[in-house]
Amino acid sequence: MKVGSAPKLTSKSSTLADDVFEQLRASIVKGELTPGSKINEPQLSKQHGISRGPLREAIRRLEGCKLVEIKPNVGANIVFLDIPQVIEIYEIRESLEGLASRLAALNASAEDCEKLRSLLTEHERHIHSQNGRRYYQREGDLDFHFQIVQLSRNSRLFDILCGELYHLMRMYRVQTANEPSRPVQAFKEHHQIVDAIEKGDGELAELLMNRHISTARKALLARLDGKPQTKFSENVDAGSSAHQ
Amino acid sequence: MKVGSAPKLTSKSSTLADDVFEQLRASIVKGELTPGSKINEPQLSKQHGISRGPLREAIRRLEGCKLVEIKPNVGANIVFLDIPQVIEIYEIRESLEGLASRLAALNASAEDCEKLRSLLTEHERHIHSQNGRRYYQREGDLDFHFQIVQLSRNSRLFDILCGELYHLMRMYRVQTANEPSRPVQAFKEHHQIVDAIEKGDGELAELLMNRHISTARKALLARLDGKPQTKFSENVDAGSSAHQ
DNA sequence: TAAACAACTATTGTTGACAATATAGTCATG
DNA sequence: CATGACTATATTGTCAACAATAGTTGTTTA
Repeated sequence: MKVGSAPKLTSKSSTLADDVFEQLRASIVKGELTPGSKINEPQLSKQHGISRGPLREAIRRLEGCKLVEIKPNVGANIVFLDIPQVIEIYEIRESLEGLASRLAALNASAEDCEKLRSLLTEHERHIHSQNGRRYYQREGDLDFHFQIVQLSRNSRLFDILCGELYHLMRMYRVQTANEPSRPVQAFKEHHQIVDAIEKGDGELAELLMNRHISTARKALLARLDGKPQTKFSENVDAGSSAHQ
Repeated sequence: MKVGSAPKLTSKSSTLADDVFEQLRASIVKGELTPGSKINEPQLSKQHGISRGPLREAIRRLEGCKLVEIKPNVGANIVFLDIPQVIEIYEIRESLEGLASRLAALNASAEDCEKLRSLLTEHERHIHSQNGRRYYQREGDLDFHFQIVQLSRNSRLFDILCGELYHLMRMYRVQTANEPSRPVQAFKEHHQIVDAIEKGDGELAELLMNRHISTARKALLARLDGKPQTKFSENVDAGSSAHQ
């Protein structure tokens, strides 16, 4: 299941600013717009065939998602995520997805759990095929988390996680060419979480999700401690990193 | 109070869009812009003495804070918070401020704790004076939580809570003319949380903060169950409600 | 050579006008 | 009387030009 992009097939009930916002968000997350680089309004507006007005509105929306940083009279830069910032995100995800799992356990119907299972089955197929590796680890993984958040039925929680933090996660993974490094273990943990949700055991689901994300956060922390952290030293290498 | 006139006498290191964004945010939180009402761009731009361009950028920022909702080709409406939505916010606050408290316990210096104490002392003075009642319960309370989040040293956590959720909380309290109803008990709980932070006991601080906020959430939930929830029935009455 | 100053260029900030869309009001019609 | 189509108006969406600011380049001077 695809998380980010809106279809837009029917055409124009939406506005230029909204359209270009989504295009830019996709470009940023994919890394087509280089992290740290400056946004040139005349150039971008020409590329997208629109004027600067709607473009600036789109940029303001990107600012709201924390995908760009705007300095008055200077311009907007694509955000650059270093490890400490990603750790901050993991800390927040740990709390919020724990909450989401607990709520999901209270809300999920039998069909919901069935959908989760089939998603995991799909993942299982991909996990052992080499060419599916990238898909599962990058997209499929966040899709699982996406589903859980949906089941929480807390729309604001959904906005924060799926509208903001997940895009940053994807962006970081592309930035660092990071394939999560423990897919098999993560896959097991996903199943355990669904087990807990299926039983309606919210506390257990929360605990398991906390651990699941915490593991990855700690791996990142270890990686940070291992290196002397000059401000921009750690994000280019494509070394191993934890899943989730 | 006059809404429209912009001061702008001293200088101009910021942009019109940013200035009017802050003014509008303040107006919304204070209730000067009625929840649910529509934003009229020509009118607002005239009131603030700017053109529609920067105004629209400001509105897009407000959208990012979830203070307005924009419908394409229709316009922006001031957001209207009903009880279920506020409960959603409480759920998130519970998780995130628990996290903040845990992190604060790890980071806080002696001076930091001293500042927290003096803030609470300040509150104690106000809590027993009738005219200070409003201040402590509305602003002072969130100030305490604000400080804790700062001590967490997680900048993104700070953004979510203080840049978004707290404004919504203030807005809701103004909307409902809600004075938190158990200031003395809440005051004690605040002290307990500082105790835990002072001892460096992150887990306890988290637990206490969770409970502290959970209490208010449950009170709100009870209020919701007590009434048959027609969609817009519950937000005008100024009845009792829990603190936090 | 290095530092400071000045002019220039490119980019951002802002505006008012125009086009497209939705809403309100009016009138005709069943 | 209600309902539906049509007109008129107001509001939103978009654009291109203008103003203001920052960054750059080149020159001058100690």
